[in-house]
Amino acid sequence: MTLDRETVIRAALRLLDEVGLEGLTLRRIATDLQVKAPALYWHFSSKQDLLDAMATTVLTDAFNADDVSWEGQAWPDFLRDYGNTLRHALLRYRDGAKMVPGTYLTDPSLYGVMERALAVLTTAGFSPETASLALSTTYSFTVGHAIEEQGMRPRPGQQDPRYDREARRERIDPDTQPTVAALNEAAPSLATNADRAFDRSLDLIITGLAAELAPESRSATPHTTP
Amino acid sequence: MTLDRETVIRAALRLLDEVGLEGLTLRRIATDLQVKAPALYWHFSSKQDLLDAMATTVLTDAFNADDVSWEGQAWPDFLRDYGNTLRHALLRYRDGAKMVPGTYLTDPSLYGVMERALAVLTTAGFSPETASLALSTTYSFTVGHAIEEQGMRPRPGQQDPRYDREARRERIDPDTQPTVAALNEAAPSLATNADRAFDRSLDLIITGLAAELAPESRSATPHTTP
DNA sequence: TCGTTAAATTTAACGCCGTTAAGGTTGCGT
DNA sequence: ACGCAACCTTAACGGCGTTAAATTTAACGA
Repeated sequence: MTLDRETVIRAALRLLDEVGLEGLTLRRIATDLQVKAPALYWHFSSKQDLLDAMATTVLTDAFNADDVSWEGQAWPDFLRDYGNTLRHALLRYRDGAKMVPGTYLTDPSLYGVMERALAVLTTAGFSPETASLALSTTYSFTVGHAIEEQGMRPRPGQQDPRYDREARRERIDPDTQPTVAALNEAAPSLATNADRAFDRSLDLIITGLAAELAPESRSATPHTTP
Repeated sequence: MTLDRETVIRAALRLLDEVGLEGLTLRRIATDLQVKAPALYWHFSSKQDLLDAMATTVLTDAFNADDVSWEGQAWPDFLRDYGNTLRHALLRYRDGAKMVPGTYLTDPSLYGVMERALAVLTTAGFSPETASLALSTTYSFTVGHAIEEQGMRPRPGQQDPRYDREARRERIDPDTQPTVAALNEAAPSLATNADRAFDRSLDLIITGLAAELAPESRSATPHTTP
């Protein structure tokens, strides 16, 4: 049987999960496919081209799944969905969060996703500019959060020992950094409960957007505009 | 003259700016220092060790500068300062935003920075947990935003041609993606004004936090709590 | 069915990479 | 002046992405 892009991408993603981004070499991918490394150059112009395709696949898999139906949702629920879908896509493969940004996403279906997402928000009353701001804020935050998450927990199961509570305790001086130390000792710390921390952060963004939608309730907002 | 860690770090950062993260090799750094590559292993246990030290230096340079005095500020102004300081630190060197996350930050002075930042927020009335949430939300968002920014504009001056307006226009179908197309054509697009987009996103987070501080004004918040 | 042609892959090699082992060189304390 | 630690070089290893050229495989009209 002959190779094609899709087959290579799937094998590369499977291997990424095994060995991480550092261990992902063209020679290993080729070996998995029972082929020699230069054969991959028939289907991809460079390793970066393959990485771009891998990242695109990770996102299209997540956002074109059947269970995403945003159209009927209230916009805050939609935005939570959007963030969670993206986050889980980035966390699905080892080093996924580091791989996706910095790649060049080509699949036009992702523009369709963006259009549908913008439509939900503009239908809810946001201007196109604010809707775009909402998506890009959520996107950037989610990417940053997922990178941080995978830095401490490369795979869902295990944890990098440099980030467990006891290791941190040795580097924190409780006299000069009492609040940091107390947070490190707090039982179900936000740092150890990434799901909850992500949800709360997303709610901050959503609440901020809600204030833009209802400009009469400016009492507690920090805007300096007249 | 004999080498030390600081000298190597500075040379490596200068070189990073020239050649980017991909072109940053131990041999080039060593050549710049008029030394052979294995000499670096006397001062650093590995390239990753050097990258960790570089990332730590980027952050300590920014957050230990003289002009950061948070203590007297109102908390929204402080949080804007915090985000902008971090963002400019990440953008100062080419690929800085990709380098910093995923490194292991060791300098204890960064815990001091965190303590002072937490103090500003707790003094303003936030719980330690919410203060921590505010910082980590701002941190993750800023990292994600800076990565995206540098993906399109590797150096402040130039721009990756794959992301300019005309190139984008060819990939967007204005019939099926009218909102995306319109945003791409809008004159001072948020996409082309990274400074303004960053400020507005940060204001979303700040507004969201303000709502947590004044829980009586729940009218416009999207929380689903009973 | 066969020959031709294009598609797909292999073989061989290039220059570069991070890293290690072993051996020099320098300079300071005694 | 000697020893010893600090610091650097030489030489080399295995592996990397990538290219050029030769080779095999598949497709298809005569």
